Amino acid sequence: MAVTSIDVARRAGVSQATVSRALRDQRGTSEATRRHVRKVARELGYVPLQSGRSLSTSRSRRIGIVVGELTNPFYAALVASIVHELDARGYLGVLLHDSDICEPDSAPIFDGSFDGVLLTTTSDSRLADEIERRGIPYCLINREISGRRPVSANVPDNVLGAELVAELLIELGHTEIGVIAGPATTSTGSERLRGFRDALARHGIALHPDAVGETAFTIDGGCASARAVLTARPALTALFCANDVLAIGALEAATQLARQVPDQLTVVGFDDIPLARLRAFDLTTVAVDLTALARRATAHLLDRVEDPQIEPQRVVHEVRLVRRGTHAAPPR
Amino acid sequence: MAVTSIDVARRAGVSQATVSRALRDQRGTSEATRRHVRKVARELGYVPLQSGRSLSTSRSRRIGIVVGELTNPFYAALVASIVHELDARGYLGVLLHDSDICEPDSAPIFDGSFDGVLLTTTSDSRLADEIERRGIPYCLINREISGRRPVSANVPDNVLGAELVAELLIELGHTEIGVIAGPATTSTGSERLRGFRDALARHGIALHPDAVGETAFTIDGGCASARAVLTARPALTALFCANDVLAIGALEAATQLARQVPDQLTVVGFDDIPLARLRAFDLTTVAVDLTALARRATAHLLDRVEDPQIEPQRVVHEVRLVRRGTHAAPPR
DNA sequence: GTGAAAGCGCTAACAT
DNA sequence: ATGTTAGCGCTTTCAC
Repeated sequence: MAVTSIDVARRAGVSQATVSRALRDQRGTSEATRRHVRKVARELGYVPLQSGRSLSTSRSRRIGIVVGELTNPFYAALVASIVHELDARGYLGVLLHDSDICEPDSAPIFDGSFDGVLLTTTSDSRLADEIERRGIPYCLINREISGRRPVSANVPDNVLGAELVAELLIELGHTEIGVIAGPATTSTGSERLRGFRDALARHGIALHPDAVGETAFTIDGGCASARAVLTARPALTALFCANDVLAIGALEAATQLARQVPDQLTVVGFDDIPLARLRAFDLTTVAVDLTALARRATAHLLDRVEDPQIEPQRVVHEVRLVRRGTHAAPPR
Repeated sequence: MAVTSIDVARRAGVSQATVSRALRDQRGTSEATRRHVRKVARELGYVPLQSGRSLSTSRSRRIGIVVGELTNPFYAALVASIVHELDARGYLGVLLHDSDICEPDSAPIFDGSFDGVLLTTTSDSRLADEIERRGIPYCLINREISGRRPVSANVPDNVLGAELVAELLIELGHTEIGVIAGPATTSTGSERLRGFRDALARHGIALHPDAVGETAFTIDGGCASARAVLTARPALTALFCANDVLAIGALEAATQLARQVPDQLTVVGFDDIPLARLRAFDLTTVAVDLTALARRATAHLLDRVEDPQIEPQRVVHEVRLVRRGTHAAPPR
């Protein structure tokens, strides 16, 4: 059995309650006993049991982070950033893979393990509904869930980003344009497509149905979808991809189909993940400041955890176009 | 306040103990009450509180997974695989970023939150020592810690992998060879370097000190180190990188220095991460089956969790050379 | 098959 | 400033 606070108390010659107080630097303990108790606790290697603590306080100082695509570099980086922010405020970030929460019954989210939850990948609104219903503080990051009552969220300006890309392509003179979109069920998938389509429409350019692919946010998905689109519409000279992972897949497809980028094909992504700036890709893309996304969302969530009165807040983050090497004027 | 088992008991007209038993399908509860209790529990949205449960059982059905470099695609994939395996046996995988465990005092690893721990990134033996001392079941994955008493570990055959690369390079006719090694404190860093150096030595080829870089396992590190090595020893015709992330960095460096791969420079990696097979890299590398690594390690850890009598087990996994497009004979 | 009661280790309210 | 006590929600004897 592990060392308990009672063991420490006995050894230090004080009551168990004093141990508890002293180790948490509570006022109402003399400097002397505090030091003494600390010393004994260290000697014994005492670590307070989390379950005892949280059973008594109804708090865990842990935040659940729901991520689906951990192998997606964007989410990996986002998570790293979130974990860092949480740490700075004394919270532990716990990653929950999507699969962990399939069954709402046994979901660790609802068993009191977390003081709050950050939802990144989630497109399934059922989970968010359930979290809301149970009054667990939460905040959406990057993706959000189709409109209803105000909820806390931190998202990039998807529509603006898509517009920036549309304007770039038009400025370059492209008219035969395709899109590799993400799942329509995700806000990043649908909004980026919609913003792009609308912006093109304002310039009198229509997207042909066959020029629009929809796929999961994976490299393989992007590659397959780009191949399909480029095969169906060989005249396309530019491809807007709903994120960088898809764009990397599209670049792979272009290589496989022997289409030179950017001379024969322009490819633009979204997110500006670290891989994008590698010379191997040198991807023109829309930069999302995921550190800012993580920082804002985390701060807001913890504020709400510590004071439930605080109103939900939706923040839309600026984006900017990063011109690298995968765009050019269409071939004549 | 959340719904408790007492609420369910009252509503179902049974005792609290019966609720507890019924929901866990314990023998000693009639099929009828079991169904009834389940129904009421579902209606009320009851989820057993984890802290109550684990305070009472000293078990959490949670496994801590210590990872440092989550943004390293290899570890991201490894973690995804581990989480999957754990899930299959009814355990929850909880990711612990290295930073969470800096302070051994408050470390969540020691507060009873986990039934066991999987250590991936860790090169710091202090943590493993402490885990061992406290009798927490654990298993090392991919990396291990320099020799001492037998501990559970699942690692790739680093020495064999390095030999395969050495033989490939020699077979191609390279003699001016460099290495981008990982940190000497990691087994993947040191063993791959040692195995490679020894294999070359057996063929009468020595590694010049300036031809060996040592760096953190990041793309930027690999790039910077490769630049340094290639600048110090311009005659080098081949570079063995201790993992694929470093190799991707080396390819970046080659591009920056305008060295054609593979015609002017051969680059070989280790791990065979998904990115490696992209045409943008088309990296020749040593394949490690991380799914097997994850599966074996997870199974063994859980066996030990459920039966502490089981002996620690060290498993060395096969590796194989994957010949892609970044190797060639040296230029004449 | 089910209920009553003890106890897991902690924090917090109440005494002193 | 410190000790005493109750209680958090669960599992698990032990009676019946």
